[in-house]
Amino acid sequence: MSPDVRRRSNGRASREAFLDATGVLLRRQGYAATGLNEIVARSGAPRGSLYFHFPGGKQELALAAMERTGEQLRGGIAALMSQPGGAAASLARLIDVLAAGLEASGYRDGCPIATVTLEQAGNEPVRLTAERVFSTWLAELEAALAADGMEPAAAERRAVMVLAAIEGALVLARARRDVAPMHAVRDELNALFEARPAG
Amino acid sequence: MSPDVRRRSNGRASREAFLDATGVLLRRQGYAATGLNEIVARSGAPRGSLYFHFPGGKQELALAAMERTGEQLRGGIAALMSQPGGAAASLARLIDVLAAGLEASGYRDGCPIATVTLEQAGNEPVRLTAERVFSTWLAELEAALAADGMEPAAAERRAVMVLAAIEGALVLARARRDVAPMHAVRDELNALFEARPAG
Amino acid sequence: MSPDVRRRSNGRASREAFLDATGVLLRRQGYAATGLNEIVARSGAPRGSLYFHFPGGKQELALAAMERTGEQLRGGIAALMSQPGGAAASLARLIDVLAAGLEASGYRDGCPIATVTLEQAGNEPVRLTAERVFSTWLAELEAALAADGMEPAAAERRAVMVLAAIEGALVLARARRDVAPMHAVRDELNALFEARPAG
Amino acid sequence: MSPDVRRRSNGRASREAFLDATGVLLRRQGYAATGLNEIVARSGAPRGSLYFHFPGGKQELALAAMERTGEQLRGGIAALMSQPGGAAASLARLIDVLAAGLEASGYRDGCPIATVTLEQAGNEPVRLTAERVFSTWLAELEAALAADGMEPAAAERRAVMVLAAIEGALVLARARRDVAPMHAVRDELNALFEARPAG
DNA sequence: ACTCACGGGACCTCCCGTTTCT
DNA sequence: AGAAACGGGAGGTCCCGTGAGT
Repeated sequence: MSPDVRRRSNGRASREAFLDATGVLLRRQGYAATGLNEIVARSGAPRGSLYFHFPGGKQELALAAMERTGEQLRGGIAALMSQPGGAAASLARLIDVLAAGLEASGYRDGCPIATVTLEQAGNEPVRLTAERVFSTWLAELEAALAADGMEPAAAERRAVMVLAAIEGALVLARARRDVAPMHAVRDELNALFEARPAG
Repeated sequence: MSPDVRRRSNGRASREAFLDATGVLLRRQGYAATGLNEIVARSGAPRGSLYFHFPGGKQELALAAMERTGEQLRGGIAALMSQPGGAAASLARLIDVLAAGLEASGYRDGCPIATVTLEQAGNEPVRLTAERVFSTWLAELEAALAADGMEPAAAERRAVMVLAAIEGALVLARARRDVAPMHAVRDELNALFEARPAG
Repeated sequence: MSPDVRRRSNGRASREAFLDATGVLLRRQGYAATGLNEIVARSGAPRGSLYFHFPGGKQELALAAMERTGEQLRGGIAALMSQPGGAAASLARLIDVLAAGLEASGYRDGCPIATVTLEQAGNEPVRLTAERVFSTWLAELEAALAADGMEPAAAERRAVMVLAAIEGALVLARARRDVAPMHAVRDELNALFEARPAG
Repeated sequence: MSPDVRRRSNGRASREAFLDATGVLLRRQGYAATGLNEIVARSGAPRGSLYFHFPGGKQELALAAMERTGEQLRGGIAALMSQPGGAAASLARLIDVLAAGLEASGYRDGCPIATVTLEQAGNEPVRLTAERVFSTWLAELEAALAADGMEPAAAERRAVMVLAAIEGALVLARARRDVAPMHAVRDELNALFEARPAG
């Protein structure tokens, strides 16, 4: 009566394992430098399942992984920005968390989207996914700034500034293997918020 | 009567052609996504000469191209920042120039160093070259800020902030195929400079 | 009515085809002079399968082919030496068979191991495989001599002498495109056996 | 008035350096595995001179090096075989000298001709050179045996046997990284000479 | 006698995607 | 869902030989 017990119920597990492995590798090396073999090896899932779960191959896998990692990070941003103390303080905490993660990973885990964006700017599906993910992060930041009393237009501009500064700081920090750029950006953003407390 | 210009012996010319082609392709696609075939084809130089001029292969070529492109951009920064009107105005011009270049190239020509940095963060020679190039740009920005009357420590922090914001804006602009992030960053940096006119 | 023989799924067949082709080419040209293209072409098997069956690449292929050819030749030695008439007569037959094979192949098919041994003496895995194969041949010869009544120590020395003389004769025969050295060695070995009929 | 002193008189020296380097590398690795770059590097001579001295390229270089090394070894054989004590004793000395050389070189320096012969059996110029060199060695051995009182036909056969056994022993010794095969052949040849002291 | 640069063709390796069978 | 094998193409590297120009 029961379903065939010998049947591996790894359907879900394999899919997740592929996505996790892809997410990590895209974040560290980008798209072109990441091979399917590497993904399969790191995932531990059977090679034969890859094209069952992702018939679109490497690209479909990458899009799904970007979306997934993007959503996770969006959640993190939302959680950190909703803590009490005002947007400026929340932002400082966010930057510190990112810096800590970067350092802990040996300066390998920067932004999971930026690398792929730059390297695959000519690949429309990838680019569109990156655009979508970035916009969810911006929305989160805008919401926090609006909640702090900032006008919509100012909040939008400020959110872009904040995200850009963080992305750029991650680039510089990885190039230097040093979190100092993260701290510099944190402090300068603080100064900016003090100058115009609520645009 | 002038000597035959098209005559052989392109020793110098081939080398330059390789570097130019590599610079463009690294900027647009990064390291892993750029094949030597592509470089050779775009350069127009003979394939056989590649390993004569760059015995270290792809990596040596990439390092040299990064250094070269980095120096060119440093020159551009220096020229723009030394114009009269103060650092904030100069900066705005710089960002506008970068935005114009990005748009003109169909959003392909972003920062020539950032892509390779993110994708090859684990490749020490590449990373060190990126670090060096970034530091030359930072030095140029710092000098301009110091010339504007800012104290050394503040100038250093501000230079990092400026470069980070620009780098991040280039990422966002490429993802969105829209220069709006460049303008947002330009305006926000302006606000930051107004708040603290001279650290 | 028989099942479609030409139908796909040549898993086993491809593997064997690679090994056969490699065995022949190593025997005729050695390791360095044999390209994978040549092996693939001669095998008729699909190139893409090569690294599936032999992930270790050329070297793994060569080791397997050496082992295989070595084992085949060991079988031949065993069969010839076990025929009635005594070790000396068996040996003469063995040498004649080798000489006939050499001539029939246009002096291309000498010892399948010697070439690779000399040329790749610095390649430990190859060297160890050669050593192993040679020792299986020596064991076969020793056994035949012992069966003939020779004492172990004498049989071991004599087996080495016999194999060395044959290997050397194959070298000289290929250099001269003439089986005379094979015959000379056959006759001289006969004289040696007559001198010391049984250790 | 004096010839230009600044002019390098390396004409002769470069030629010799190329030949020496080629001789060593052919002996250790054979023809196909030896690159011109390697030869140039080891020789220390300027790369540009190679095709001046050897317009025929790699093959001409190899032929000349084989001839040269072959002649050197022929001289060594002649010297050793002409010492008093009879052919059998001289032969034992020759084998010991070869074994010592093999061991001293880390089992790299075997016969300088055999490797190339086996690997390039299809290359007529190379094969003919090998044949010629071998025949000079055989002539030397034959002369020594004739001087010992052996009849011409028997001496010819015996010389082939001796050279074959030595060549084969060098193959086995390199495969095993052990001079034992050399000693076995030395002792067995001794037994052969005792059996038929003077054909 | 030697240098620089070419020139193109291999080399071995490994890629990604598919097909067939279980 | 997964395993095995195919299939062809491209990856970066390095090779050997040639000439023009000292």
